[in-house]
Amino acid sequence: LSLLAKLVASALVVEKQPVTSSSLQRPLVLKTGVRFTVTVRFLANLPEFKCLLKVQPVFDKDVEEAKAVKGFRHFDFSTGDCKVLDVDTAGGGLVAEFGHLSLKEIKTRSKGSSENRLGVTEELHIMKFVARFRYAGLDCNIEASSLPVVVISSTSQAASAWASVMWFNMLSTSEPRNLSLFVDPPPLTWRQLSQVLSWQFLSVGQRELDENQLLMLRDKIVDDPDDLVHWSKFSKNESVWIWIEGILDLIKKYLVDLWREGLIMGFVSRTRTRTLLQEKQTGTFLLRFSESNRDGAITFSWVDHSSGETHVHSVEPYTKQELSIMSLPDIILHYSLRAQRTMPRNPLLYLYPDILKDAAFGRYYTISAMSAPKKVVDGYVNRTLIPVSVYPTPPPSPQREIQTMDVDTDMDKDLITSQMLQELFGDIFDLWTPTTQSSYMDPSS
Amino acid sequence: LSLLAKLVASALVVEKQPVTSSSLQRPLVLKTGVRFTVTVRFLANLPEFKCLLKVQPVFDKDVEEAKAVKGFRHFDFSTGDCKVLDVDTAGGGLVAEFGHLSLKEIKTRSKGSSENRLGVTEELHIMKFVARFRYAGLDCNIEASSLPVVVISSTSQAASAWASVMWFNMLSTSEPRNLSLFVDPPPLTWRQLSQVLSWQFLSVGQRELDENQLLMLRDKIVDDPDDLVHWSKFSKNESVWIWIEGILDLIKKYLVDLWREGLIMGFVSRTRTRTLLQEKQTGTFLLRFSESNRDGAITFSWVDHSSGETHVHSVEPYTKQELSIMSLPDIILHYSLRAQRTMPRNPLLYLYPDILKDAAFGRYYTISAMSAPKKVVDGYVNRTLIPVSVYPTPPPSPQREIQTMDVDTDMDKDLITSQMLQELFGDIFDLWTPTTQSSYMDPSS
DNA sequence: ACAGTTTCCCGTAAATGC
DNA sequence: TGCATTTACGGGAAACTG
Repeated sequence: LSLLAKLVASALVVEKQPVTSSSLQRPLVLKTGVRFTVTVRFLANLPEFKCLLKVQPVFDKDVEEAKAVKGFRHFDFSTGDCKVLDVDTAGGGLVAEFGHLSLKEIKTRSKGSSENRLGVTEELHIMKFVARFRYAGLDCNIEASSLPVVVISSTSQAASAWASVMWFNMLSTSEPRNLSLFVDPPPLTWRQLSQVLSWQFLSVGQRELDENQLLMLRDKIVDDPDDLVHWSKFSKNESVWIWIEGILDLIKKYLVDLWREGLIMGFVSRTRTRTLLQEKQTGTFLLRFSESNRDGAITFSWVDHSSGETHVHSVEPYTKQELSIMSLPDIILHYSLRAQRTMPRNPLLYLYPDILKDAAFGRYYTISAMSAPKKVVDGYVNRTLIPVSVYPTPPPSPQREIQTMDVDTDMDKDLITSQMLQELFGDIFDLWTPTTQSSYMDPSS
Repeated sequence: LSLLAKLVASALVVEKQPVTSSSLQRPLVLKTGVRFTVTVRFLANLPEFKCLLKVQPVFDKDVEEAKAVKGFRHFDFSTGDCKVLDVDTAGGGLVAEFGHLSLKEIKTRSKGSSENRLGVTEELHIMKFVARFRYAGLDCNIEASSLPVVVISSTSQAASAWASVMWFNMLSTSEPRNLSLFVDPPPLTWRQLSQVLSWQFLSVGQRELDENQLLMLRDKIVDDPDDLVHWSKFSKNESVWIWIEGILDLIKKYLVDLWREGLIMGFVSRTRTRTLLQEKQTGTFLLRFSESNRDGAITFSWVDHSSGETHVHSVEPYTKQELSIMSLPDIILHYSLRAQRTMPRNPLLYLYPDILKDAAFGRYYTISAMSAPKKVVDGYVNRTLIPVSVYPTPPPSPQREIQTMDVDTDMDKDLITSQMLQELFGDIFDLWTPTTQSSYMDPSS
């Protein structure tokens, strides 16, 4: 009897889908107060059982970790323990869809001493779905459990939570289920971790990490001769994962196309960038993710041999906020560098190793006022933004008298003025203001 | 007895404060599910009454409109009818602070036929605070009412709701309280309305509207010989108020300083702009709010006599999104116009009537890479954005062969390329790419 | 004081109702 | 079907709480 019960129990399968899907998909990460859907499927496809099974969701049923681990939080389904009968569907199987589940914390006093407590994103919980099974005189309880989930209360915790889910799943192939895993988290081999990381990029950007990108990440993450990665290195504050997560989000929001096509080398160290570029022709550039910006940012580096010496420069990384105004291809198209005493020019000509810029990015250029002005709407003069750099940085100007025109103004001397700009930058500024002021003065003067 | 009761009743005063205060302050606009605080003050400052009065909040008490007006919604305080005793405070008076009030709708079937129903932002509700008063053998109920409030369920309704509050308050000085006011809303005189409008700008931007600004608004709003403004004109869809609200928000978020100092003329018609500018010297400009953008946008118009003819141009209005990347003073400082066959120049020299640009905006310029590059951080080349216009719009180029270099690319012919840009714009493009391509080719070629 | 965690709530998008 | 209104919830920031 008990044997049969166990058999039937394993026949229940749990699938969790988020209800909405705006930002990064993070199945098995549940936010309190946010709805999600779980579908329970009865694998033994016996139509006779229809309406015989009443399934009830129970959160953290029989989880002894709940008591053993200090400060372990307690939750319950806030949409009541609404039982749902099994139903037959299109697929032909027996399923129950719990479409309005959501979690709320059950506050308990005495969270335990805060020392040695797991972070909330390291707590693993499970959802069980139990049913009473009666058939041919048999009466037993069967149940199915979800994979471990992480419960968060704020979106800002999703990245760390997802790290836990990944870590657990990498280990669970070899270990029995252990919800206290992060009390003493085992390390992962680089081989295991690199694969999960690559999958993240596949799922977000439709392209995996290539060998070189993985090598760069390996250098950043693995400092162990045995090729092991430790949980704290990966996921604790200022960790690699948070940095990678920012990049995934950056790709998802602004760079999917470029990433999918492999136009973004992305994970290249500064040193390697130099090595790669310096033997290429002037104007060769590549795209790299910022290694310091925690929120995801991207820069381009280019090589310049024109002065006789070889220089490799990188522009200050572009952030999500800036990319929301202007796409990276447009930035690349219009980027303009003002080097000392030469005309402004775009230093970006060939995407590494030698692809003509337009061949790589041409299809993503926007029709802008700069390129092909759209109709002037309502009589307005069209406009656009041009990304420029002044480089090398001019030396700080000596203290000078500011030669403001003799007009009554109450300006402070140390305020910036167009006048100052002109004096500071000389000919570059001529590009942006009338060559001679006088041509713009009141004709009557 | 009853007389005394009424007397005491009028001694209760209600004050409502929002709990948080991020976006525009809209007292008397309540969003369901959002906390707010009401302070009830007992004007008769008799310490002997301390702890004698138990005040209870009741929503829409004795409001007959609730039944009379079709589809009138019902609400209740969701934080229970938690009674709070009166307490003595620093001010010395008797007050009760209800700090955790919030509203939730009580759904009723039969909303009434949707025809002739008020919009939700036109429903006026009140909160009453009632207390049982017992003293010296006297036993009576006293109550105090709030001003009418508007209950919304989404922030997007706040602007319309605030319009109702303003309209009611302008009328209530002359009329008895009428919660069904918007069933047949009386018009307002322009004199009344203009004053409220001006106050909005005072409260958001620390400066009222001046006479000319009001005149422009009057032309836009008043089409009645009697100087009356009708509610529908003011507040219905595509209304003036929504447009003004967008501008208030624009000021609050990005233009407070400029508005406070009166540097933004803002409300000027296109015609008047032309009239004002055409008799000023070339380079004179003024700032105007977009009349078409519903979300608040600002443009500058300038005059140019340099060709012999007088031209007044306006740039495509800048939106909040763009101002979040670059401040208006910086845009004004760096704005660059590429007119036909002349060097790029900044056409903005004097703020109307004749204030040197830097005198007006100098103190708000940002130290940017363009003006005074900050230190190169982490070896990155600094960068900034320059707002440019190409004007007049060049005629559409005739169909031409695109002379791409003989490199293997799989570009479509109708994609934009740097090459095309160069052909289209000739010399302007020289400013942004190497003057001769060859100087940038691989030295070995 | 502080850091980890939760709550608050705007603003947008989607869902719902009529 | 379209419009008016509500609900959902990400994201940033404040509030909480040991």
